[in-house]
Amino acid sequence: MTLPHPAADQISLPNVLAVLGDPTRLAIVRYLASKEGVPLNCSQFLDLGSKTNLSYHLAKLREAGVTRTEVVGTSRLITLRRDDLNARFPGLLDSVIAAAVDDPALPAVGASEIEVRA
Amino acid sequence: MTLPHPAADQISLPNVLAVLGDPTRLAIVRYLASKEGVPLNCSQFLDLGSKTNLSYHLAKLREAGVTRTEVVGTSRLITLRRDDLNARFPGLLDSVIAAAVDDPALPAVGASEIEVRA
DNA sequence: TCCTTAGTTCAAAAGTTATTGAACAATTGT
DNA sequence: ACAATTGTTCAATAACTTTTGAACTAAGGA
Repeated sequence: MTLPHPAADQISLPNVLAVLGDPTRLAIVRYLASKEGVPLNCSQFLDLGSKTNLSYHLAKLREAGVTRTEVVGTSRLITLRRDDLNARFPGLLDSVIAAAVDDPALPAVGASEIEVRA
Repeated sequence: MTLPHPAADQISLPNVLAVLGDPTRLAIVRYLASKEGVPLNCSQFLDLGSKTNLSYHLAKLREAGVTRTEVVGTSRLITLRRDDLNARFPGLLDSVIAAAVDDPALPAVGASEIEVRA
């Protein structure tokens, strides 16, 4: 079973920008970039919203072509579509991620750990 | 008389992305980039929408910090805030513009000229 | 089999954005 | 002073997006 993804050449620039123009989704992308290579499932992002709400945002990212979602058992493993995005919009994802990393206003994944450690 | 603009360090990444994630506004930015140096007033963009609608979109671009609007007589001269955007989000504007230039789905400024010439 | 874990779907509500037309304001040219 | 040009504001509406909770599906482990 596989979920629908747009082909690389179907990825729309305004759509990608609109999808990234939401703080929750930008935080998801920033976290994916920081854990690149590690397979992440949806529950990793529960700091950013409810299960239902994340399902919605993750679907938006997938449908826009920003992420790839692989079904593995009951999990969905989510990765950035770095290569496809880079081929279609060179430099865009990198500059967005670099700017997002420096953005203190974005919600953080793992924010609760700070309290736990304290 | 001057219009309100955000300070460079007040420009928000998600807001910039959201504002650029609209085909009309992306077309405005692409045209501004193609005519950099030339002062453009609002009527240059009438191909993209009604006067009222453009006033709305141009205000969004200004309020997000993407453009600067200078009041000169009854005109508003609009320019890209290239330096401020580049300082805050290095490479972002360039990659967006480069991708927008190649996007055939964006509405074009001056599309009517094609008909006129034909 | 039964329970848990992981995530989706649906419908409703709330909030936001885009588009329109009519009325307005300010400047410029005659 | 008058008219034309440029663009804004306002209120209404239409269209979309986000968020929520309850109900659901599907896989995995006890």
